[in-house]
Amino acid sequence: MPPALKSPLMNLKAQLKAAVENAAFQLGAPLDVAIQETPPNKPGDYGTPAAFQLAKLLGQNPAQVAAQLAQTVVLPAGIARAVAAGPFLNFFVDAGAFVRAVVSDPATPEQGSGKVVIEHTSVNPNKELHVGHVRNVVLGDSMGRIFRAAGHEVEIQNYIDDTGRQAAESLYAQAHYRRKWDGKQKYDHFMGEGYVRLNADPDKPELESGIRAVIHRLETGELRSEIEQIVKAHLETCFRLGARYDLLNWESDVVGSGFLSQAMNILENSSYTARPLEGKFAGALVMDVSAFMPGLEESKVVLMRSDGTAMYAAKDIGYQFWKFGLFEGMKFKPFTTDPEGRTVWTSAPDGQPDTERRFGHAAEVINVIDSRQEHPQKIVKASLGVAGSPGQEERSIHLSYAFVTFEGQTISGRKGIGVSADAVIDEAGQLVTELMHSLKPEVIGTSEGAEIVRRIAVGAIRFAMLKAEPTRQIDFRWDQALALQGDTAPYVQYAAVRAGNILKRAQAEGYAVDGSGADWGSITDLDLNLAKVVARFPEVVANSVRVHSPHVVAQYALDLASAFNGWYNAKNKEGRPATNVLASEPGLREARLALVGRLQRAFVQTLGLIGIEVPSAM
RNA sequence: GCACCCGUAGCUCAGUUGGAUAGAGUGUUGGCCUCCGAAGCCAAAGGUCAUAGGUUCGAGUCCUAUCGGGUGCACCA
Repeated sequence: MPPALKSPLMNLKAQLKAAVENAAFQLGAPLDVAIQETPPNKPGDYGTPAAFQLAKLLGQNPAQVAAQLAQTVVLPAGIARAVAAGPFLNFFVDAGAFVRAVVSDPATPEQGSGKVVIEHTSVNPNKELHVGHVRNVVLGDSMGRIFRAAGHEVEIQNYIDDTGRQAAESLYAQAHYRRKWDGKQKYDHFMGEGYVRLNADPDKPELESGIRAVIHRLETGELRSEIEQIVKAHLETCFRLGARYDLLNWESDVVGSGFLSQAMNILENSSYTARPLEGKFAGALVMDVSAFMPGLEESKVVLMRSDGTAMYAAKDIGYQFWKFGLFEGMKFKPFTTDPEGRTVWTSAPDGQPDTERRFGHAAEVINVIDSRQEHPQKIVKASLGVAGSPGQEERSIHLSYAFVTFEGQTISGRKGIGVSADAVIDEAGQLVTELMHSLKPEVIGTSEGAEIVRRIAVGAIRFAMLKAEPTRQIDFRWDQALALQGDTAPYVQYAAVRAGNILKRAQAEGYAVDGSGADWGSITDLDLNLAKVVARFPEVVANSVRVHSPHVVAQYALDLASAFNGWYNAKNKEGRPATNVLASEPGLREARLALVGRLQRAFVQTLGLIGIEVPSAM
């Protein structure tokens, strides 16, 4: 028995597929057939090009085969009739039954299994986040929400490079220039100013020994609380963007927990690694990745230098191995709480061992890192193959995105080129507030108004960063990033608010919005077409998971909103509103109210997948 | 030089495992608040899907080459 979790709508397509395959088998050829929505202006609701394949196998004319299929196919419940449209075989659904099914269907995606660890953000703790980081944060956060919705256990990790040069330079600059924090400026911005000043300082080369001393002190952990203060400021920004985390992993802890040496032990047992006694790699530990990464000029990668120190890639490999549960040994403790009061954990030398195996142990690992790190990420992935774990190599995913430029320039933290994430969020809030002054002045200044502004502003930013494929290069421009009309989150939010308003008015009038009293037989094609868009939801989630990209969901949100707006404004031949819900005949009115309620839930659900909330009013 | 990503309307982008007449937004022009809110809707105009071959009944989608843009190719992090 197919599980109840599975959507009845997914079942409809699956049943059509089975029915057509059955009919094809009877006509003499087993096939794998595709079921798709028919284009507008074509007869039917769903259709299949199966007759093309079948005709080829049978040596007949596709149009004739389609006609034979239409005769032969046994229609599943909910399908009114089948017709041959030239070489295509199309199906008409029973409109009333279909809309009713959509309305009562929670549209639960198929339940995935296996824990997914997603690493994102991982911003150097030396300076505030800029717009490029925002893309990373919202990509990773949205991916987490989507996998969770698809039934996976999800753990969001944020890697803190606390022993790196960037962090050291910021700390050094603060001391060197005797900068005093006034307690009011956001701390990461304050530290970033010192960093930029240091890198513009002509005397910097002479300060090298001092910086190296700070790096050393970072490695011993004695400056950890300084870094924690910056990390907390970073989290503030990320929380504003709606991102949430389960665990912070510190580089010093990855090394301190012995992951590096354990990973190297595993790799050294492989025939792909060697310690050459002579040649240019004499004394180093090298890994031959040519079997996993064809086409390289230099197939050997140095993991441990001949002086015994680790290359960065080696630390990354150790961390990745741990994510997959190849070894244990890290200690954890609570770090802070997120806006909902949930604990964000951190690795820590003075933490508790993870006896419950609550962190790591992933079935799949997704690293959200910009495309410039493709090469090192491939090495990390290949190392799992070297370690003899081809399955984990396969499920080691680099979610690669093109870095964001700022008005055509490469963003540079060092040179201070770019815009901070905080500034973008503030500016978006300003813009939304201005618009609200003219459209909704009564809520300005109230706590509800502030929440409305926040949801719209954050929605607009997140959506702008998500709607295109991650591989697209984005040049940040204020007018595009903060647009409130067109292909934007506010457009979708507006549709959702509208749907909500219809429901409120209906309830005030005393009408049922749960489908009771509905006359499903009076449903029109306009209503059916709207319901068909809602019905796509499970496939959208599945597709997003498959391609590892939230843009699929963002595009679907636009489809939902434009379908709803088009339906809302539809006119009949006389130019009068064709779908006015409250003015519809009793029976049809209740059916449409149930449909509007379903749309409202679809908006909340879909936007929720990409971390965008529906405001109470707009 | 080698590898990877991108090339679709003036601009920014979608385009399901290859299927029906390539779709949105934006900008331009023109319409729609006596009708559940106009951050909305409708219409017009705008395309050699970079170019040339190939595979296929069928290619924006797959393969090859070329051109253009981006990125990466350290005993750096």
